[in-house]
Amino acid sequence: MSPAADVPRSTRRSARSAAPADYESAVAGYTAAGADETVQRVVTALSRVSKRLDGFYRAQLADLGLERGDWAVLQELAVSAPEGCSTPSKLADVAGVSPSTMTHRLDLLAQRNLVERTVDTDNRTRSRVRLTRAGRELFRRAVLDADVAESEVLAALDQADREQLANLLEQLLSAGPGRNRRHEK
Amino acid sequence: MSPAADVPRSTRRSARSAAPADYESAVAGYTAAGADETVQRVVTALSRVSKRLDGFYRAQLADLGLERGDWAVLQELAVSAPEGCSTPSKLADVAGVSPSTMTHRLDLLAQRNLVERTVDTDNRTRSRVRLTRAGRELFRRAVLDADVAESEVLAALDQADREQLANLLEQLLSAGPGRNRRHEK
DNA sequence: GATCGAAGTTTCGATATCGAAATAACTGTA
DNA sequence: TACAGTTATTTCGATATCGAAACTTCGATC
Repeated sequence: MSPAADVPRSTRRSARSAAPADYESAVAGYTAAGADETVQRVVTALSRVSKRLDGFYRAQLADLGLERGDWAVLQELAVSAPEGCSTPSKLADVAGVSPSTMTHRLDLLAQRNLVERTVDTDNRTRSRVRLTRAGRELFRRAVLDADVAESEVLAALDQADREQLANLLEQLLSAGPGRNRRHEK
Repeated sequence: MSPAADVPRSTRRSARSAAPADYESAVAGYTAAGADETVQRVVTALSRVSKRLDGFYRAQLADLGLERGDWAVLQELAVSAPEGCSTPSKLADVAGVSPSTMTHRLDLLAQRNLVERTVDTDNRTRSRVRLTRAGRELFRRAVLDADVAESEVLAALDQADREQLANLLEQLLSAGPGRNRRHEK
């Protein structure tokens, strides 16, 4: 049988030698400086894959006239906000930018009629931000476009591998009570 | 082969339900918009872990008077450049910023005596950039600090899981010939 | 050798972002 | 009601980043 006979999942070491040369040397550089090798492999690979994803997103979103930052806002409003509403400070937190930046960003998005701001009648200190119909529509199109890019990035893994990868990453997420030092800024 | 019998590594579904609520709703939001669920689980979890790592890095590096962008430069110079040298355009590419931004950044780093620029005698169009002794020293300290933060993020996984995770991510890296659309901006 | 096009870097004007201060509104206490 | 403290948002000045244009050098062709 071929070497892979009993390892159909391909989570074999074979992958290592196939990694790009600059990746290898990067890991080597870190370990040479005194870091743990496995840790470095994980975080280096993780950040590189993430970077590649970002690149794809940027390209895809650019076609829709959106930038990375705008996307973070639409994303949050469409996905995690209850009733499709959120506030400037929460959005800033999620997007990882300062509140003042979010103010500016929302100004621009409102100009483009993608979001709308209303004062919260319960607490007039607060602003309620939500997607307009046009904003929701744009989000939907962006998700579908992004799904294509994402699938492309994940093309190397079969369904079982993907689930395994998802499980491992979710373990990291759920175990991380350290949270993101404030709003991570 | 009972469901869990041969999977002692905890790469089981159990992890899913433990994931943060906002993560769950984010994934749900994407799939509701028409995206593939497993793909969304992977990319969402991936980007969140990556974001958390970034937060830790920022905090750690701040103690050394470095920002994320400066770190990218030191990193590249210390790690992947042959002979510890590189060029402004290559650095800009790796750091994901424009050449003009890199010019500015290198100005600041040079002021702080962390890098030095010399004209390439072979091709005088080109600049050669490399770390000073102080820069190398700072890199070393930063790597050791970062290793602590990284280990913290990975604390939820045992050694075997980490290797598995590294292998999966490396497969993605090595299979991605799509490259980053130009210098990805 | 002189000239043209290509490549690498830097300069320049416009915009996004930040942190700090200012503003507005709510909460609790007298 | 008035006042102090807290929270949410916006304004403001300074800095980082970008894209386009300018500048310098290299390589090729004549």
